[in-house]
Amino acid sequence: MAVRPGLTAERLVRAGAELADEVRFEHVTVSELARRFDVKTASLYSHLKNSHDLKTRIALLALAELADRASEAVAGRAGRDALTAFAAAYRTYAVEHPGRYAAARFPLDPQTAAASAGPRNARLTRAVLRGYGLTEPAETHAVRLLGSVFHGFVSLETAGGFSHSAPPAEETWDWILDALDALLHSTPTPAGTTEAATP
Amino acid sequence: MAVRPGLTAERLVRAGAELADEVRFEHVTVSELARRFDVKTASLYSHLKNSHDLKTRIALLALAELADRASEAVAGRAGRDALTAFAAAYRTYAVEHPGRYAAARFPLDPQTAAASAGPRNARLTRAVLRGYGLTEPAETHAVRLLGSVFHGFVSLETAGGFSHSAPPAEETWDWILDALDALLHSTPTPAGTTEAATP
DNA sequence: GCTGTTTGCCTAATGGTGTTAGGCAGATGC
DNA sequence: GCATCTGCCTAACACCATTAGGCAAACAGC
Repeated sequence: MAVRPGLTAERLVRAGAELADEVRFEHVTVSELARRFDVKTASLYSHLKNSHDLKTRIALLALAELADRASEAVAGRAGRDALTAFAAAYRTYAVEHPGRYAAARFPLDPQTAAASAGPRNARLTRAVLRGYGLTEPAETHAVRLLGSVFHGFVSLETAGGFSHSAPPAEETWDWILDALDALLHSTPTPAGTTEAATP
Repeated sequence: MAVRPGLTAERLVRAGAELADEVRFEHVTVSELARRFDVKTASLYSHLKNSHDLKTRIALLALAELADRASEAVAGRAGRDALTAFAAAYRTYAVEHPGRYAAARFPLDPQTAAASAGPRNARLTRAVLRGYGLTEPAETHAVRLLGSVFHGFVSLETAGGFSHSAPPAEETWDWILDALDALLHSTPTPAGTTEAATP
């Protein structure tokens, strides 16, 4: 009959990512994807192992895109500049691509996670912190703090958590970045550490 | 045949919450719930409007439980004590009841959200901050910061984000609380505000 | 350009979940 | 003891995920 649609795993994953941005990642479905390519659902199984495989690949795509943006943001910047740019890249991506952002949180099995752009994102966070001259246990704590704050904020924001109350989310975001910058400069002593703070 | 199981919406919701803690909130299903009560799936529809209704009610239960725990934690405490206890209540709940915690993040329509324990949680956060004497735009920013950090951290932790790297999550948690306490004491000036910091 | 092989999309079938409509029997009220 | 009501059941339909096997388009070699 008609010419073959020419499906490939890559095209499917890209379309799946767009679909996620439109209908939320959790509503991405093999059937809907097939519908978009005007193809029967079963046909996708030549290119994808199953639904979980599709979601995993969308997650990998999102993680890579996020790392690309973050990498571009921090290039040539340091200290507060780098922090702000990194944070903006992160938040902008989540706002522009909520479905992909949700995908980036899809739980990956350890092997897949290790091969993903996840570690690259972690290294970028460390690079941002380099300018603050933290010593080792503290730097890891700070990496986790930044991850928590950014993810938490963006997650609450996209869930509409701030949309119906007084100061716009934007202002809080700036305030938080100020606060984090100040915090990182003051290099707090870890709790539960035996070293005396004021000998 | 046998005696009637005596289903009620409340029993179903409680069982649904337990189910969520076992199999993850997103895998809570009307069918599985029916199976647990040894009852046909269709029978649940006398007590629940639909699957979304079930999830909403589990979310409301979780929000209420969370507020109860938080409320107990902050009672009779102030300042750093209150902050630590509040944070611990939050994190403990998420670790002990991951499914319920995920449920508490289920998107509610505005009316339901307004009638939920969500606002009560927000008020409790404000109560914790009372001890730090923040002025108004800052207090709201701080409420959002705490929400972001706690949610972000717990969310990353339960996703296994910290489980395979060096310092235990516990230590980072304590470090973060130290940092937040210090931060709140230093009361940073909001960014983009026209008032001069040093006149 | 014909032929044989590969491969991509199809049909068909199965099982799971969500949901509605209507029936029958156990619990309840008098 | 009877009428009613309510709760759980059967039946049925739609949608999604997945597998098995078929057929024809694309392609390789001559």
